[in-house]
Amino acid sequence: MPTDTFHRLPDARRSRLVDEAVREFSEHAFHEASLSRIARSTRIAKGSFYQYFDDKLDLYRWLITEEAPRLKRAFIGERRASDDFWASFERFVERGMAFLVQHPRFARLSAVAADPSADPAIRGLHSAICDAGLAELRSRLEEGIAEGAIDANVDLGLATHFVSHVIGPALTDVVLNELGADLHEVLASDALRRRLDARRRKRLAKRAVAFVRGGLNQGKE
Amino acid sequence: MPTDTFHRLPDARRSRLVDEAVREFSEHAFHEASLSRIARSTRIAKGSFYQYFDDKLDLYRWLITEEAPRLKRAFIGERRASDDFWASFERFVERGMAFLVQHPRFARLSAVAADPSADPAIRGLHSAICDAGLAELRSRLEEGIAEGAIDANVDLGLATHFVSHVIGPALTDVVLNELGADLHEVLASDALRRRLDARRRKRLAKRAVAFVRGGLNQGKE
DNA sequence: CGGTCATATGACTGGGTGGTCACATGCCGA
DNA sequence: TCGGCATGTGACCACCCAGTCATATGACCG
Repeated sequence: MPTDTFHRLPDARRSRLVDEAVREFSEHAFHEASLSRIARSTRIAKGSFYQYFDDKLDLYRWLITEEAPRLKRAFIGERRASDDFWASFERFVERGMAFLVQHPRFARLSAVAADPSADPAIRGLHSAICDAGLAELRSRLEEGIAEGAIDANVDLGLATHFVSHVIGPALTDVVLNELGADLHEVLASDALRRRLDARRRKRLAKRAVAFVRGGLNQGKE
Repeated sequence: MPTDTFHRLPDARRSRLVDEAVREFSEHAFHEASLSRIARSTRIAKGSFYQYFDDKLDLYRWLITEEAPRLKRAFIGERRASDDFWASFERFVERGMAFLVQHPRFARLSAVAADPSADPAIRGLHSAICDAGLAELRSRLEEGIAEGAIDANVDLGLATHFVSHVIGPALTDVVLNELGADLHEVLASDALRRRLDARRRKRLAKRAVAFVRGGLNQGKE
């Protein structure tokens, strides 16, 4: 985790560092990513990084367990109670897509936990993040069951995995496909991203949610 | 692609090379994987690799575009015509899980195309493989529509992505979860994998297919 | 002014890599 | 037996990296 020195940094310097670190880790997997490159692009001496973080892993961990989730939570917002479950779920999914489009690098950071790694330290970190995400989704689905929106007989473990992949990576692929670009083009181009406006996002969210709703209730509604 | 020299190699030597290359590339992403390590573990001089392949990428390309698909196709088998669409799809999914359990390293190689990469050469390679896989699944779903098993009004583009993720990565996660292990433990342990017998695979395949069936037909059956 | 402390710096170390190449080995045909 | 050809080999090169550390800078305080 960052040192006090890091927190005391002038805003300009700190955010330059964060921006470039996010760029690096959103484009490269942990072991491919390079501190030297971040140092070059920020024009901050490599030695300085070790005044702010223990090592490369420490910086990475901070970004994907603290910084990215913080930004994402702030962006997505809370579920409003007293709301139809499926309508609210649809909004949730649409917000996720909006985050992907407006903060693609952070969205990518929120998603890297999905790919496995041979390094035990990285693996542990990633799987903890995945588990947390699954647990959150699971409790949301449990609410759906409690509200009668989801068939009470579903196998919740299976369901959570399926739903998570559909509204996560699958929908991301769909968005990229819709934009006619691959991930790195989207990371690089603002104009490209703006082409997925709220209307199109809502349409896609509606269909994705209809898919998982059909899958969960399998014609029993 | 491999040279003639490679094809002329004594079987023992060639398969030693293939085995260790598969191990390396199933455990590490392309840039993390190391020819030097493969050379050490096979006790084949590094120079020899360059008699068989142009470079590291050439070996990687051959493995994921030729060798892994060949093995997978042979393992999965063809769809028998004159078969109920959903029953056949279920069998298809079950075979995929069997492949995952019995050849986890090759299964992993068949799946690596999903993760993005900053390197354009790798990216092109991976996205070509993904597209081919999606096209195959899409045409299968088209058969389903033609046979009346799938609602003719589905958005085939969306549907293909969703189904592909559910029966692919999502189901893989479920299997790992079921085995109580992560990917690398499964790669390493035969005993672990045998715990997912045909009966459990069939049960999981049935549920996954029920999920996508419900998602595709959304209560219209 | 002098001194102390927080911070910035980049040359350096040790290690790993992909790829090359001059040379060694050994088979096969004349 | 000899010569040529396919093949095997590992030391070597240029490169990049994570992480260290002696030194420099400069702010603040007595």
